[in-house]
Amino acid sequence: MDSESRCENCIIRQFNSLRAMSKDELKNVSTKKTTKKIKKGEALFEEGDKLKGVYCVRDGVSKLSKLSANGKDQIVKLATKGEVMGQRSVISEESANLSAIAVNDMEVCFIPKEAIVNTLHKNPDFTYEVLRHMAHDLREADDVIVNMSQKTVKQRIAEAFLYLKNNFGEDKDGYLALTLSREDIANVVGTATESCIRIISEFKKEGMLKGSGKKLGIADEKKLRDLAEGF
Amino acid sequence: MDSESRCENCIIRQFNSLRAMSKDELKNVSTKKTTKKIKKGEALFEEGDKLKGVYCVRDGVSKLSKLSANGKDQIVKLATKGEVMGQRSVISEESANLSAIAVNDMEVCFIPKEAIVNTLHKNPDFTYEVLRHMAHDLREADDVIVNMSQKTVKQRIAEAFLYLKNNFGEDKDGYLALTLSREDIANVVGTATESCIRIISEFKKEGMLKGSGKKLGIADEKKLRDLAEGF
DNA sequence: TTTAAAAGCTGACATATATCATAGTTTCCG
DNA sequence: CGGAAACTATGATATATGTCAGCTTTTAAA
Repeated sequence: MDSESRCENCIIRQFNSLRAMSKDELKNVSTKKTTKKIKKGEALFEEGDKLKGVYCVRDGVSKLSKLSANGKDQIVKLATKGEVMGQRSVISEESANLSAIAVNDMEVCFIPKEAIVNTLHKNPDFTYEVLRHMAHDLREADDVIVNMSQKTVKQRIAEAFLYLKNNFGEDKDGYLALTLSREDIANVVGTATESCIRIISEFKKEGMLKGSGKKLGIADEKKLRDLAEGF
Repeated sequence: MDSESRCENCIIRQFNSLRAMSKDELKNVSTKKTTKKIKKGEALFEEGDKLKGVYCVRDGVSKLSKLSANGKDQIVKLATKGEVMGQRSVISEESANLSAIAVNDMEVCFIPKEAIVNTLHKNPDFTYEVLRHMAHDLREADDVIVNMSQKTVKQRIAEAFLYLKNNFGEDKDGYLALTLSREDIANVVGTATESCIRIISEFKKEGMLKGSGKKLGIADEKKLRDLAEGF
C-alpha cells in the first residue's frame, strides 16, 4: 500500500509521459504494476527479449547497451530515476534491440504493456506526450551519431564526463555522483578500455579531472568543454 | 486539381503515418498543402530553421545531415519517396537539428504544421502510427550508433552499399539506382573522402563492386555482406 | 584476514585512418 | 567548343587508436 502510493507519486512527478494519463488510467496502472529490485550487474532485460511491459526507474541507474559483432558492448543510453525503458520495443512490437543492465542497485516498477497500449489507443494526450519524448530521444540519438563519427576519442570522453555531471550531478566534494567503471565509460564512448584509461590519466595530469581510483570529478569544466567542442 | 488528387494518392499509399488519418482529415491536409520542386543541391530546410510544417517526399531523394564542429557534414539519413521530413522538429517544437538537401531533383508536398498537430491531438490512431514510425527510426538510429563506434570504415562502406541497394534498388544492368558522390558516401559513413575513394577502388579490385566513375553496382553481394558482418 | 578475481594502469608495438599533395577525369556553363 | 570547377584517384606521410602483455591496486568473497 505504502509502496503503491509512492509509485503513484513517482509516476506523476518524475516521469514525463505518464503525467498525461488520467486519474483512472493511473489507478489502473497502479493496480497492475509490480515493483522489482535489481542488483548491480543484473539484467532487466536482454537484447532479443520479447518485453511484456515497460520499466519505470524508481531508483538507481541502468545502462542500455548492444553487443556488437566484435564482442564489445556499446552503451547507447543511461536511464535514471523517472525514465522508462522498453517503450520502444513495446510500441513497435519488436523484440528489444538493447540490453538493460543495472549500473548500481535499482528499484523499478514493471508496468505490463496492456496498461500502456490501451491508454495509447484511447488517450491522445498521453500518446502525444510519449511521442514528444521519443522525438527528443531521436534528436539526441542523431547528435550521438554525429559525435561518434566526427569527434576524437578524447573529445568524446570529455563530453561523457560533462554528460555525467549534467545528468547525475556531483557530491559535496565535487565528485561525480554516478561512478562508472573505466570499461563502462569506454563502452559509452566507443573506444578500447585501455585508451579510455590512458586518456583519463592524461586529463588528470592536465588538471581537467580530479580524483583517484574510481571516484572522479571535474576539476576544470571550461577546459573540458573547450576540448569537447574542438578548440 | 490533378496534382491534388495525385498527392492524396501519394499520401494514402506510401506514407505510413498519414494513412491513419480519416477522410476528412486528409481532405483538410489536401487543401492546405502546397507542392514544391527542389533542384539537386538545394536545401529544403537547414539546421536551426524553425519549421512551419513537414515535407512529404513525392519524388527524389534528400539527405538529412548535420554540420560538425570540424566542418564536415554527417549524413544521418536519406529520405525518399513516401517519407516525411521535419516531423520531429514539429512535434518537439524545437528548431531543426538537421539540414535537408536534395540529392537529385525533388518534388515534395509541404504540409503546414497546424494540419498535422491538430490531428495529433484528436486522432489517437494517427498519433500512434506516427509514434510507431518514430520508434522504428529510433531503433535504426541506435543501430547506426553501434555501427559507427564498433565497425571499421571498410565495414561501414560495405554496409552503405548494401543499404543503397536495399532501399533504392538497381537498374537493369545491376547498377545502383541512386548515385551518390564519393563525398556523400564518405559523409554517410563518417570518414574522409579520400579514404572512401580508396576503399571503393579496393572493393572494385576485389570484385565486390563494379562500374567506373559515378555509376556503381554491387558485383558480389555475399562477399560484401560477409565483410560488413565482420567475417 | 587471506586470497582470488576484477579493475586500473602503463609500455611497446601494430595498424587503420586522416591529412597533404598532386594529377587525371568528368561535368557543366558561357 | 573550350575552359573552369568539381569530382575522382593515388602516393607519401603523420597520427590516433587498438592490441597485447605485464604489473599493481582495489574489491569482494571465503
